[in-house]
Amino acid sequence: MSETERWQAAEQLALALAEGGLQRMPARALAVFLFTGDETVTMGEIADRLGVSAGSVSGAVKALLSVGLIERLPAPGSRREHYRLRDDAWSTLFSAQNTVVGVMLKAADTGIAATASGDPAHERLTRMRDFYRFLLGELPGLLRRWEEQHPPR
Amino acid sequence: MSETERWQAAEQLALALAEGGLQRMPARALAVFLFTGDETVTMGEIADRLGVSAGSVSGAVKALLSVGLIERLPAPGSRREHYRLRDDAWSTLFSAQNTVVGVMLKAADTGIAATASGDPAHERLTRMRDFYRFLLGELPGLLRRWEEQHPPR
DNA sequence: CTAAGCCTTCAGAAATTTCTGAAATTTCGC
DNA sequence: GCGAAATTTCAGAAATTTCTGAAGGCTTAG
Repeated sequence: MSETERWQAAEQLALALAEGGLQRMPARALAVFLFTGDETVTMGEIADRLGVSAGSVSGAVKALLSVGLIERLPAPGSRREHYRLRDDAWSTLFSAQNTVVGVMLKAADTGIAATASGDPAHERLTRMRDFYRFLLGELPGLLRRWEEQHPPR
Repeated sequence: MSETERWQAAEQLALALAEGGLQRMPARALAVFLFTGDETVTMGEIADRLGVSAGSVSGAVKALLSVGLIERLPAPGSRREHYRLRDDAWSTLFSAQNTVVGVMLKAADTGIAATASGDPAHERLTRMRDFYRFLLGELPGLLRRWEEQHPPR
C-alpha cells in the first residue's frame, strides 16, 4: 500500500467523478480532499499534489464550495485558508446531479402545452412527464432513508 | 400552439438532455423523436428538421440506439430505415446515468484497500462506499415500482 | 503602517470535443 | 444483377471547454 498506489487510486476516482458530471479540475481536487491523510487541506497543498496552477485550484475550490461538497474552516490563526470534505458530500452530489430531473419535468410540461391531445407527441411527452414526476416524488424519501441509516457523526 | 412553439419547446428539451449528460447532437435528435407528430422518423427527416449533416445524424442515431433509447423498426417496405422512441426510454436513460454509481463504488473500494485504517482518508472512503452501496441497493426497487405503476402499453 | 504571502481574476493559449463534407459502402427496388 | 438512394465513415475544420500565467487585491504578522 504505497503512496504511489494511493494517489493512483485518487486519480482513478477523479476520472469517475468527471464521468458523473463534475468538471475535470474540481473532480481532481475533490479526489485530493478524499485521499489526503490530513484532516484539512489548503489550496497550496492541492496545487502541489496535482501539479497545477494556483488559479486552477482557486476555480476548482470555488466550484466545490458552491455545490456544497467542501467547507471552509474557521481559520485557526493561519494565513492560509483550510478546507475539508463535508460529511454530507455524497448525498449533496447525488442531489445536484438530480437537479436535471426538475428541468426535464418542466420541459415536458412545456411540450405538452404545445401539442394537441391525439398528437403522438402529446402521448410521448405525457409518459415522459409521468416518469420524472414519479422520480421527483421518490428521491426525497430515498435520501431520508440514507440519513436515517447513517446519521452524520 | 404553433409549429414554431412546438420546435422551440423541442430545442429547449434538447438543452435539458444535454445538461443531463447526453451529447449535443444525440440530445437534439432525441428531442425530434419526442416532438414529431409522426409515429416513426427517418434519418433524413431528422437532418431536415435540425438542419445538420447526414453524418451528424448517423452518429447521433447510432448513439441513441446503443443506449437503448430508440429502436429500428422492421422496414415497412420503404428504402429508408424508420426509428422511434422506445417505451422504456426514460427508465433506460435514468439507469444509464446511474452507471456511474457502480464506478464510484469500485473506486471507493480501491481507495479503501490503498489506505490503512486509522488514516482519515480510510474513514472518508468508507463513508463514501456506504453511500454508493446504499444507492445501488435502492435503485432497482425504484425502477420496479415505476414499472408496476406504469406498465408498457 | 508596512511588507510578505495568499488568493482571485481574466485574457489568451492549449487541448479537447463536436460537426461537417465528401468519398466509400451498403441496401433495396426494379 | 444494376443503379439509385440512403447510410456510414473519417479526416480535417470549427467551436467549445479548460488551463495557465501574470497582475492586482486582500489579509495578517510584525
